[in-house]
Amino acid sequence: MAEGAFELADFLPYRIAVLSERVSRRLSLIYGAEAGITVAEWRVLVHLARCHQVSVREIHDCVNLDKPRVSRAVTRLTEAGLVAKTGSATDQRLLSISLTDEGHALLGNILPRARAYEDRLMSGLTPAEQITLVQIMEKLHKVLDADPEARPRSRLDLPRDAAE
Amino acid sequence: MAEGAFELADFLPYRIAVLSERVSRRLSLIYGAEAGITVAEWRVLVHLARCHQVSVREIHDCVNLDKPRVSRAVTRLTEAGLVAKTGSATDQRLLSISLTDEGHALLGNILPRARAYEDRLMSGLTPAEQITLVQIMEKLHKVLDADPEARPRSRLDLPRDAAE
DNA sequence: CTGGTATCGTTGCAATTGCAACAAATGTCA
DNA sequence: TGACATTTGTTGCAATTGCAACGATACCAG
Repeated sequence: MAEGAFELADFLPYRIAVLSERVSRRLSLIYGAEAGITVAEWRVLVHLARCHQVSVREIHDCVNLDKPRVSRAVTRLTEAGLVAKTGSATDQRLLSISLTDEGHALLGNILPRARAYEDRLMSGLTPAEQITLVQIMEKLHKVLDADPEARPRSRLDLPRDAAE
Repeated sequence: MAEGAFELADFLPYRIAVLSERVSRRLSLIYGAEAGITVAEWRVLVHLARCHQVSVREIHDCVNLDKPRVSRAVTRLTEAGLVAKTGSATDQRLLSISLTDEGHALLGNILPRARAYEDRLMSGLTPAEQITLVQIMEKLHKVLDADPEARPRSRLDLPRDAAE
């Protein structure tokens, strides 16, 4: 009897994908309409706001984007004047990427709205549920961490707060 | 003090996206390696296993894929012999799409492994957490349902079991 | 030094995506 | 019936993606 009973809509990976797409798409209206920013560019900008001087490689394994995507995002952001690329003094291979004043200004405009959107999402949950959700997602990650076939997590996506 | 404190890794939409990508990518190893099946094709196949005779439009608003993607997925699946396209008798515009025996066979091969993978994921959670996760995701959807800027949900992704 | 290896960022390329336009078929209303 | 709007599936096209290969720089062993 288990044969035909497969319900795509109940399949956990599908459920997560659908929710993720929906949330992402809605969020992209915020930073996309504002300044033609893509997801990759958004992530790069946000990361730069935190780690002021970083290389492509740094960004690459911090924000879940492959190297070419970071490289092209940085190129576009540079052309748009939001980011500055400087060759590292000590290592000619590395780039030193940082936000320009314009980049900071743009981010200062977008970040509050992104936060507000997150709050709006969170407002549908009780504080306890908010915590539970994060814990559960972390547990799912743990399963993937134990799976050699799964792609490893980015460093920054590992849990940091918890006492180990 | 709230200014520089934006942590991408703690940002809920990002968290969901990262988890989703990781799960999807791992899952695609199952149906991808088996038969060069893409996500779109996977969803179409699974949907056909349930709704035996459907049109492109039907699939489109059931499995969260836009029309062109469904159309091309069906084309590829037809070329691969996994799916049959027949013009509807009553309405010349509609297609009647269904699984071939080959399609059934392939799915019979893949579905158990997809299920097993879902079980593996779920095994990281207690039964209570499994239920809670679904409930929380549903609540997040509800927030998006109330947001006119968000893309509406597919029909089949609406909750069905719950007493309203 | 010098040859081999690893790392960094970029580029090529084939495939996929998203959106809009499209032809064909149907429905509607005078 | 006939003009007009709607619906269905497909196609065009520009842009993005993922992966592998590449030149360039740095490291390292002998």
